[in-house]
Amino acid sequence: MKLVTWNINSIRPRLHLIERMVAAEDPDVICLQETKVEDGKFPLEPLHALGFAHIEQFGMKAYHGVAILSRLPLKDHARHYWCDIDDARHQSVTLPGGIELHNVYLPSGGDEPDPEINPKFAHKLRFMTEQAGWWATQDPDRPRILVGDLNVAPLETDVWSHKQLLKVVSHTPVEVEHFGRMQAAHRWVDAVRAKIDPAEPLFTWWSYRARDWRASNRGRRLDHIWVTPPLAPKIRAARVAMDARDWERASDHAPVLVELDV
DNA sequence: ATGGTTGTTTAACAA
Repeated sequence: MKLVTWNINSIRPRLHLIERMVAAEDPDVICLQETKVEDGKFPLEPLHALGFAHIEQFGMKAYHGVAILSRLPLKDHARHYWCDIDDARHQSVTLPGGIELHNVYLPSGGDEPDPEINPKFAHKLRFMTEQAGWWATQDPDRPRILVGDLNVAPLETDVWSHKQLLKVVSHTPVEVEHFGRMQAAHRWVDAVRAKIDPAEPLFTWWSYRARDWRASNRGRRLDHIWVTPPLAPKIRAARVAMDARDWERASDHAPVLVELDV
């Protein structure tokens, strides 16, 4: 099974990107974040036409929104809510073989990395704390996958400059700590770093504001694929499809891919 | 220290 996660930064003006990625990669399952569209206005037909007969959407107007496009049948679609907020950041389905798939768009956290003065940063930390508590109650021996834009770059090699980003939201020690607790709570295995040496710099997001994103290469690894221990031996390959960052009207995030022997 | 770019929705706001 080939699975892609991609923050598409609004699905409606970027359908051509999904078409192009499907032509290049032929994935079985695509998990999207930041679809920025309410469910009634989601472009189902063009995505069905691409071969994704099974689509589960969880959107809202203008902000956030997640969706799962699949060639394989999906069961048990669930929408999950955190921090007592009625937004659209987390959905789950069950894939054939009983594999539970979670698609998450974690709050970005605003600019100021201080929960006392920045409610968005407080929300981000609380979201991870609540997730950690919930995952601790679930059985990690079940086959599960968690993907998404988690808006945290945990390793020093997940950012272009560890030193220069220590006080920048996405790489602060307090975020990395919360992120680590969420990961440890369910013994999640980082499927991408299982295949790509953690010593090697690896990014999935580059700001639109750079004149030349590739030349400056000031990236961060914000998009992740995690699996529970039963699936860890089944990771065949993992990769960031960086070339998509150069496509016309690109998202600021690149697709992240994993191939699992399931 | 500041500004740089996108999308959504229409003057900001979020990222």
